[in-house]
Amino acid sequence: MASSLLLGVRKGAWTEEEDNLLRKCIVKYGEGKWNQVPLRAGLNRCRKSCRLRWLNYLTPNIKRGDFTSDEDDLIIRLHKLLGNRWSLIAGRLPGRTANDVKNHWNTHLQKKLVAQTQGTDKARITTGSTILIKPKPRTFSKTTTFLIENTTLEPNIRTNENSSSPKAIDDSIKWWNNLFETKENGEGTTLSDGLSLGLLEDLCLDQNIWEILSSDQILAQ
DNA sequence: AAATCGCCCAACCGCTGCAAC
DNA sequence: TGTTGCAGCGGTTGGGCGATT
Repeated sequence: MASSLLLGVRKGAWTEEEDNLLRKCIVKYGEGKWNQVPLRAGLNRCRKSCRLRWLNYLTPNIKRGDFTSDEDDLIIRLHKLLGNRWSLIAGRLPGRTANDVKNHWNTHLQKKLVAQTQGTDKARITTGSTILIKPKPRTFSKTTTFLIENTTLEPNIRTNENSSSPKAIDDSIKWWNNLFETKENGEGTTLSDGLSLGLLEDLCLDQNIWEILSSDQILAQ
């Protein structure tokens, strides 16, 4: 912080020249090592600013323009499942950034939902409270029994040699297993924590969110 | 034409988790 | 085991810009 003040790190809108410098730097050195980027690129910006600028604006394949109704629908359903996990939601929307999704939600979708709730469909919408599914582990240990024994786990899960205690890891893994595990009981099929499979299917409707949620990328985040 | 208002989005800030030492 | 630094995330802010008065 003090060094930033002393160096007079630039803030505010990025110029085209700065964008070009950052772009060249990433092309040359690749993403990552953000603390080195300002120096490498010759930019008088903090590493956070560089990272954000790249992720939200300069990354190739970023989709510009209005969100489609399909994208809106997917965001709404994922938000109902995941809550404000913008990076996870954005991960399911090719070309959209977490910031885009967050802004779009705050400026459009939230109002849309409020309007819907105040409409004739109010009773149906308000009968169920939001169920948030909060993914627990971000990393897994290579040495856990789960990874050793469960060879069918998707290959690109981030592994981590020195993660927390085996018990904590196992708890996290159980959490994921339970989430995707269905149970038969007298009242029908349910998911863990009393989450009804029927309700989840209702949330997903024609969008195959179930497949999306259980795919490797969401586990790898 | 000028002033005001409201919306939208880019950028910043603060916090958390993880890894290295 | 505690400390430090880095990366990433979500919440919030501020400025640009179009619409309205």
